[in-house]
Amino acid sequence: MEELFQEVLTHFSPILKHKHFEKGRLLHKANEVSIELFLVRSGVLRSFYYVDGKDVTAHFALDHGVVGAADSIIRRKRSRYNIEALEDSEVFLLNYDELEAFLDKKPKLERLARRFTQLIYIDLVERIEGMTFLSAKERYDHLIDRYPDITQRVSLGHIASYLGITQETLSRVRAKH
Amino acid sequence: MEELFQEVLTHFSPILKHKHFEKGRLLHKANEVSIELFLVRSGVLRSFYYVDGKDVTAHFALDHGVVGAADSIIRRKRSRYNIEALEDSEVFLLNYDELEAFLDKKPKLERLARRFTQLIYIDLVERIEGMTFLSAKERYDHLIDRYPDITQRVSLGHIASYLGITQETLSRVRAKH
DNA sequence: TTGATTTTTTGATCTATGTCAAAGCCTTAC
DNA sequence: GTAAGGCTTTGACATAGATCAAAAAATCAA
Repeated sequence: MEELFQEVLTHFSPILKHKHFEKGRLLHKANEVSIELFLVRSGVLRSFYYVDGKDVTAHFALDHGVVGAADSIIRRKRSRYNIEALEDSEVFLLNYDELEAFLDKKPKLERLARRFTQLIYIDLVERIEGMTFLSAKERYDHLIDRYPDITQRVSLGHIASYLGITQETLSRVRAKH
Repeated sequence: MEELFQEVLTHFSPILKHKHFEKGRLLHKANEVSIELFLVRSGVLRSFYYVDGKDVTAHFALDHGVVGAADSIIRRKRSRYNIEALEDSEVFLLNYDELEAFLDKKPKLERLARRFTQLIYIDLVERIEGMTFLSAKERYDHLIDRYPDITQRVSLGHIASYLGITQETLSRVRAKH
């Protein structure tokens, strides 16, 4: 992922906007349209939505991760997701329309864009496997395998909702190392 | 999805191989490399893998759906998935290497390929949401929303494993319509 | 047809995890 | 440095869904 991330930064630099967001800052509000992709150079972002009042994390983007309002980008509709910074974060913004225009001019970059998309996709595939038929402990272990340092950087509650379990359960899982 | 599917068939016809598979036929075996994408014109395919002996459905592709050994295609490694036909199916095969070569020659088609990928992606996103924090009944309802006729065409056991619940539970959920 | 598989349903437990509640801990701000 | 608020842990209890087992239905094959 990392090399590819760097490649993307290099080749798409003409259309990237570099920004800094403070911890706690909301980069995108639910119910609005946004076709920005957020490429995280450092820090942590997360997307989340509400299921009858409960805050559920949809996705984390740690350093070299990516997050965006996928539903909005693809369907061009108001998004159900919010996106917020969990740490002070350095982020590159990539507007999807600009991306397409840029790719039209530089078709050589299509291959790179495709590979990047594939990685984002396989990440989701793995995530689904990590949720199906696994116990709370197994889900947690699976997450740690994929993102070893996430526990130091993201609160237990956010991780729990990402895994589809309650914070109490996650706390108990953790208790038995 | 459907229009886009037709568009793909039309524009990529030079590299598509048309095949017919009988019900029960294994199109891809786990532990082998395959970079074929299976575009289902009619019939049903499913991919599945084993979690300590238990057969778990990873994905269904009904008419106008797509399935492939995603891990193998993206990582070029032996796949954990099997792919089988659940009905006699008419399928178009698309080899990923050929696709890339073809796209190099016809960069105009990149946009179409990208849109197609996006739809496949958003499908997965919705699926994850349909599994996180939902009860067995809610998961089932969510599936029926997305694939109304799946129950007539796929066995209860396959659907249950796809939803991450046991067949007994799914049977009981169904009992109370 | 008819027996043999396979799939689905039903029943009786058992258990992991949810829920509710309260207490401890750790930050952050003044 | 202390108060305030947010996180995390712990406990008691409730419950959805797993597991095990067996019967009933449906599908298939000869």
